[in-house]
Amino acid sequence: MDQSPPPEVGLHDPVASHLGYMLRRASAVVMAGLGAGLAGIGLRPVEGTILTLVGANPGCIQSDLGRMLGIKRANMVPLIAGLAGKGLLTKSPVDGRSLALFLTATGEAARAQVDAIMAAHEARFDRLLVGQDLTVLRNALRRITQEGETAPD
Amino acid sequence: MDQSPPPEVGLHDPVASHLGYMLRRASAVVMAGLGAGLAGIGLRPVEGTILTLVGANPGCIQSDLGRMLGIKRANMVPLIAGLAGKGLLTKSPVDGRSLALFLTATGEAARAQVDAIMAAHEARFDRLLVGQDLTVLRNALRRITQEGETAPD
DNA sequence: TATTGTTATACTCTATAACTATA
DNA sequence: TATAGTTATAGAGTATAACAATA
Repeated sequence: MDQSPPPEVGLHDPVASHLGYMLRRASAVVMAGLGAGLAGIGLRPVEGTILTLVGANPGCIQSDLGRMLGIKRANMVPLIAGLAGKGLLTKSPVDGRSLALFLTATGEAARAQVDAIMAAHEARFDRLLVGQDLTVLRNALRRITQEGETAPD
Repeated sequence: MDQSPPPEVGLHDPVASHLGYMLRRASAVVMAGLGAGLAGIGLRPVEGTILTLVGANPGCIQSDLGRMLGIKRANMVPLIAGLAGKGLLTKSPVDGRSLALFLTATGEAARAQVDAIMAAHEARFDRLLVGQDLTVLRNALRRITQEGETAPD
């Protein structure tokens, strides 16, 4: 990741302390870091997450994943098709309209790599934000998210 | 904003505690709330922010705004053109290649509304996250952002 | 009737490359 | 040579509408 210092413009920035923008930029930084890590195994963050979720919930269906991730049914289709096309997971019909998802052996190996990369990524923040701060941060984020959570579909 | 409870799927979610995803979802919630507030005056969050920044820095140029907001030069063009087209700001040449930005009277009125909406939005989080938590949250977000900040162009 | 998967489509955000004019 | 603004374009991400098959 680029470690260059932030550009200094010398202007007054009245929105720098706004929570919305602080969250948006921190989120972008963290997701960029995770994306850089996962790019090493040819996956995007959302794809790595799907592998992790299918690994933890073998036989789950597309719509359930979409609901968990806040991704709409229509947008799950190319994501799942892409992972299936790479041979990382398989779809097998369960009741005629739902498709159960399972990791292939290749997919399981990829999932293990994803977990290692994500764990290493989390460890960076364990070092950056000592104990109490990290707990307060997680609790605050949880409260914010729950305050406005919306059904994805 | 939709206040419906999060959908309950009953699956195991091993990424729910990952900082990256917590940040991404909290950010989406907050920005959606701000977007809903600003939609009442026909502006998106980024447009409201630009009005606020130009109001605080009369005569600033497009590139400076882009650097402050992490938006590339090329993507600033339609943003500024849109605000100018609405009669909210004007561009006036300063040295032949740079354009100084100023709010019009209409733009100043819009900026005042934006500030009120943003302040009300911030106040929601002051209530949700009492004193110490909010300070710790801001400091944590600042450290995360600074750790990975990148030049936008 | 509601749900699942799907297709098509569109809009926003972001990114790069290339060009002109200027400092 | 570096910077400011611009154009064109491409890739993500996300949104809705509509459809067929199934529960």
